[in-house]
Amino acid sequence: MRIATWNVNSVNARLETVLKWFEAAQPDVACLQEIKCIDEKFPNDAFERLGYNVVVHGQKTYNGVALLSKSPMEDVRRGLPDPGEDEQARYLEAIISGPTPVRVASIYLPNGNPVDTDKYPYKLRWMDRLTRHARDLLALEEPLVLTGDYNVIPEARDAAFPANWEGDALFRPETRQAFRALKYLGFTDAYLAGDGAPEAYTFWDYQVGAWQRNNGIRIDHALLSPQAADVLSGVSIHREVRSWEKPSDHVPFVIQLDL
DNA sequence: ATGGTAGACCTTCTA
Repeated sequence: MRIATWNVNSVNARLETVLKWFEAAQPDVACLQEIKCIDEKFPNDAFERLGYNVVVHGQKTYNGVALLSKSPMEDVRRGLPDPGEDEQARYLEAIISGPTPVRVASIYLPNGNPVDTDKYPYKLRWMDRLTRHARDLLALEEPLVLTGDYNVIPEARDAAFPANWEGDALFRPETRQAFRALKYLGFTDAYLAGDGAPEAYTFWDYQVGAWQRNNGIRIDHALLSPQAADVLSGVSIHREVRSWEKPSDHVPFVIQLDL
């Protein structure tokens, strides 16, 4: 089973490109982020024609996440527990049915910039809520994949020019510490387990020729429970998609589980 | 050098 994550930066503005990739890559499950539309404006028909079931947690203008799966989905959760005043659509979880069910979450973790505004504490609180929920899910001892745009550069090796990111919300010590706190609950970083080659970025900014200079960062991740890590058989970053016409600033990241 | 690009949507916010 191949499970993909992709921040598409507007599913409707990018639909032609997104469908082109789906037809070529044929993921069994896909987690999309930044769909930038409400549920009613998600292009369900286009994905259903490709054989996918569709679950959407959308929002007007900003954010929004979706799950696409060739097999039916159950136990859908929209949003993290303890939302409080949080109305941003950044978390969507479901069980992918099959001989061995796997629980998959599509995550769009807050960016957090600028760090001297309430956006940064919001990011850290959101990470804390994710970590508490992840702890509960791990206790179920089932195959679990938490994947998406984490907006976290875990280590200096995950940026082409790490010095450029000093002080940025994606690379601040508190951010990296919070990511480690999540991971060290017992997760495996699928990319590091499956390949681990440096200069394996998933995001290149639209600005100042970041793609042309390979000024990238690795911020799209898949964290696996032990039951998922045991069956991990491959990972791939679809880097070439960044060179297509009208690209997202992120590229798809795909993991393969032998389920 | 505080720039540059992209998307939603209505003038500016987010990334």
